[in-house]
Amino acid sequence: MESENLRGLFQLLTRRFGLLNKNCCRADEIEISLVQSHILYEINRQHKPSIQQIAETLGTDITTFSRQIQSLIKMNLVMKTPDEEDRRISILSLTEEGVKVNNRIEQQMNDYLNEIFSTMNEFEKETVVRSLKLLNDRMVKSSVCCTTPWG
Amino acid sequence: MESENLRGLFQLLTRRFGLLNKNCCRADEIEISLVQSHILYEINRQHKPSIQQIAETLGTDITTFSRQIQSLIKMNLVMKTPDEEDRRISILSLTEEGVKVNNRIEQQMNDYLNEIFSTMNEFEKETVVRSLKLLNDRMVKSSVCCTTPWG
DNA sequence: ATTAATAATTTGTAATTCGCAAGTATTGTC
DNA sequence: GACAATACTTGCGAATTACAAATTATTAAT
Repeated sequence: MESENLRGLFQLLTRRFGLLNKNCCRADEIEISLVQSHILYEINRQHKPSIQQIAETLGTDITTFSRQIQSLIKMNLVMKTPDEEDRRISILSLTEEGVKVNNRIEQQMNDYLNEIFSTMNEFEKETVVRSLKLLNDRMVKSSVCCTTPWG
Repeated sequence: MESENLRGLFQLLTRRFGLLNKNCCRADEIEISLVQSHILYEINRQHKPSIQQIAETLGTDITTFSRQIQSLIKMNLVMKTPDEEDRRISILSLTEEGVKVNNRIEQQMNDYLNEIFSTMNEFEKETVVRSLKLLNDRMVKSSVCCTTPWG
């Protein structure tokens, strides 16, 4: 059991996940970077997130992130609204266009994933999805390596 | 079954895998970049690989890759040997130091992974590992999105 | 054998990304 | 009200990246 080459398995999976993600941003009429797709995803997922929150979630330097947001605003995908209670804080949200792009990526990604899962029977698919969820859950809880303050 | 948010699951896992990888390159006395660790891994894995082979495996532009190799040679982690039969080709290999670094990353990574898996019982662990292998296998075969000519 | 076409790799150049240090604006504390 | 802390932005230099063109080596055509 200990002789499994876990590192190799993860190394390859990481690469494939990366490619999967990358391809999904460059399909149809969408032309955004991998990082930008992660930002859209997180802004959409979190509740009235600040710049700092998303930056920490994604583990990127806040100065870099500040500029990334500026780009996305220029592209009309993201909006910045000053917080009512603390005007140092900028609340991030997706524009109508941003929501559209995010949805299209989601669609594209789910298509790919379903295509991959279509080669499995229902039982295998369920097992794999449950396994991924379990793994994800334990990686969060481990907190030793692969998570950030905001999850 | 169709209502699962597969994209979200994969988005998060991709990020965590990335962080896991990243942390493993910046631990102990090791100080190499994420890309560099993938290069070392692949050079070690493949049989007498050429520059082009590894570049394609990793999906990076060959000119970029050429420079990455130059750095690794300067760092004394990688060696370039002209192919006997076709002297246009440079065969890549790890130096003694390169092997050491690669092993240390592997060790570090396996430690992290074992720590994560230690929160599961033997059955869960086996199921998860088997699931990941299956998924990896199907991603390769799908060839629609997440693989490169050389695997 | 000479020339042309192809292939593997490198270099020129320019754009983008990134992060530290320092700055501005706002809020909280004493 | 002075001073520190917080949220964010800007200045700047370093690192990363990719396209185009050059370089070197091989193969094919004549």
